[in-house]
Amino acid sequence: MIRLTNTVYLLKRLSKYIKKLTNKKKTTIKDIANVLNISAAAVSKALHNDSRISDKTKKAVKQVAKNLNYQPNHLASALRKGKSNLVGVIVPRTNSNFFSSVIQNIEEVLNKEGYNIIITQSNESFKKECRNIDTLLFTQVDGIIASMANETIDLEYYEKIKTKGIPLILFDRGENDLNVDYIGINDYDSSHVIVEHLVKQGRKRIAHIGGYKHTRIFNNRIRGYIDALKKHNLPLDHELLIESSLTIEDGRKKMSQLLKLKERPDAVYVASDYAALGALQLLKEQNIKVPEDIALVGFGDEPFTAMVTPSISSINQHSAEIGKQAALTFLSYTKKKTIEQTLNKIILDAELVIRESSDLR
Amino acid sequence: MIRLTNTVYLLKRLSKYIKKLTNKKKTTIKDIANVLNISAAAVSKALHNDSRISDKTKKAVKQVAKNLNYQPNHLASALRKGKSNLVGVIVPRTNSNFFSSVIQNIEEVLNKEGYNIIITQSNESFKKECRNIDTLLFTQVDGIIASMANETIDLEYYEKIKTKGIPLILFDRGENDLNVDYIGINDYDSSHVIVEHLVKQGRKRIAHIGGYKHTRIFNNRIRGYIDALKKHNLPLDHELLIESSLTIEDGRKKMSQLLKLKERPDAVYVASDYAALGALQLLKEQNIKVPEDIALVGFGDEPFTAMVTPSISSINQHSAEIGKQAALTFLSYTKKKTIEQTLNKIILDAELVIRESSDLR
DNA sequence: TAGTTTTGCTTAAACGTTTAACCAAATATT
DNA sequence: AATATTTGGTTAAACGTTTAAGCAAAACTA
Repeated sequence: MIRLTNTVYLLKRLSKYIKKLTNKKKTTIKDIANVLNISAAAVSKALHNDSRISDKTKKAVKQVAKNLNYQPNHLASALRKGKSNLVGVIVPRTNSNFFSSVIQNIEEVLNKEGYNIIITQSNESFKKECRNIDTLLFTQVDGIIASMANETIDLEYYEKIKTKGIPLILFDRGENDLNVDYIGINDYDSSHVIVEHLVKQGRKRIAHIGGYKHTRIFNNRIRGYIDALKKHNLPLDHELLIESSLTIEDGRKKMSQLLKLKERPDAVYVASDYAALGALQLLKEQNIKVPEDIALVGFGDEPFTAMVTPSISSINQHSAEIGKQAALTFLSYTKKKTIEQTLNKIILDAELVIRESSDLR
Repeated sequence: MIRLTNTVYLLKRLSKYIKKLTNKKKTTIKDIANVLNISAAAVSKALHNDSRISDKTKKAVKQVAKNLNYQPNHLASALRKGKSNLVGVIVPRTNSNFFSSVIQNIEEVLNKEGYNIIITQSNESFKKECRNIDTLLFTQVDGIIASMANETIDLEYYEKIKTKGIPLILFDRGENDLNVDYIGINDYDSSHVIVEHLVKQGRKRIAHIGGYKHTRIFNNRIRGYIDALKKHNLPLDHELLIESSLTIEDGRKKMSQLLKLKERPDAVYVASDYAALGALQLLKEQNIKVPEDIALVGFGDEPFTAMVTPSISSINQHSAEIGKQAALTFLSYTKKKTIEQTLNKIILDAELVIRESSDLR
């Protein structure tokens, strides 16, 4: 047993090791153990501040670790502990302010707790989403936070996640049938807020370019729209309620469809900012004044809504809060030994940002 | 030794195991070995189509693997093989069409070869970038593909990657001093193309709102701007050459600075679409006609450049090709046993997309 | 038919950690 | 002084794969 206090001796052993290391790739716990003539186990414990290791040894271990530029082998500890400290994230695309903001906040919360995230994009494709799930499970992630692709109806792959015994947290695009945690905004209420705003602006024929009914959130927006009309004693005209894929192009197409009606709408509520932008482009091309002739409201508060002319009113979805809550929900499971998930919804109130496209005054 | 052809017997053993599995979490290679009464090593080889395993056994192994819903433990194989099949990606932000498109193409190429990617964002912060590098190294990635934050000047952390012996590939925002592979567009030439276009439009006083000189790509754009002016016999007016952080807000600020000059420019070339947008907003507010009074050209071909009014001319950066080349460059190293990197640049020709903001006719 | 090669596995070690179980020495308790 | 407890470790096994080395049996060769 060498005396740890003998600095000269220690330095000798150290430099000997450092020389060796130029050939070797990576410093391991064993290298540190050899330098100090203690066991690898002791080193591991020292690095984790185990109470059964003396302060003196801890200090020495940490010093040597630093000198040898020790980086723990994450794979080994993950294998041993049965957890990877990796969380998978699945989004339709990162190229959207909403999703990238959610991701950023998930990352922020999880990094603090020692977790890293693996981001994957489904590109709104069911097949890609399935591949992503397989990939993440293969990578042994400790949990998955996901927003489903528009296409997804078959839940088999998501069920697979559940059977693996790791927590699944959904946000924005979820599905009640999976019986897991969900974080999103109140889509139903948002529609009410929008319709109310448009009614206050004196609009009588309010159209809705909505998403596909089979996606829960879009269905909720549609229901909200219908109920809000009723509430304000406006008749529901089925010509004014259109389902769309909500891309820019489809926004144009559906808008032109609305313009062909004998009785045109005087306001259009679009369930996505992208489709709203397409609609706006078409209206401008046709020299229809916005908001004077037709008022326009989008959904999502993408930055470009404030950039275009006229700027587009939209719903702020609280992406930051959604990301935080999703991460915290995941973390809540890491403290438990058995994962028992049930349908558990966190619903945030969204807020309408009024801009030029719907503001007459 | 049981006869593998004895289906009845096999089924019995299988069902016995399946029952056990309801308690256990995951199927391992050992479980399969037990069912078939062969060694775990044989199972591993069978799954990898080793030539020394009979077709009969391979078939049986794969059948049982499927029945038991076997998923290989990636951590274990990564630990054993000393590689994680994970590639780290660092970008300033995912919330930009350029970066998200690059990422998508990196992913596509690498997934085909069995690699997954971990995406991290630096948010243009040097400190966050350093943390990201540590995180990725900790996760034992097999390589890193990165685009540097604007702030980054100190290369210590990037050097750290190199000393770990894993390949580092830079794109868009790179640094010659690191002596690694780089994929980007020809910034110098792009400036020439832009100036030439503006000269053809009859402009005489062309301003440049550029990025910080210490970032190589922005420096190249500035050099290209200066040389192109010379080439067209236009004087270089130092009042017309401004460095900027290139955000929307700073674009406004620097544009208003240009408007205060006694002799205003008749064209402005902005080194980023975001800053160009800010500049455009200010010009519209001041009722300055674009392109009649002042022509405007951006950089990056972000989708919003086509969305705003007037639409903004911009440089298409070939994000897809950059992503593919970056991934392929990484893959080229996986075949070699020793990583020896040198400064190796792949420079793509960028193309100018002419839109309303600079097109008089 | 003896010797060689090929086939088809098995055994055992290794990857770098963590952790349960153990143990000697030092310290505290009675 | 005898016994109990605490301190500061050590040993060895385990996590699930992969792979080098070995070895019988089968198949070929001369």
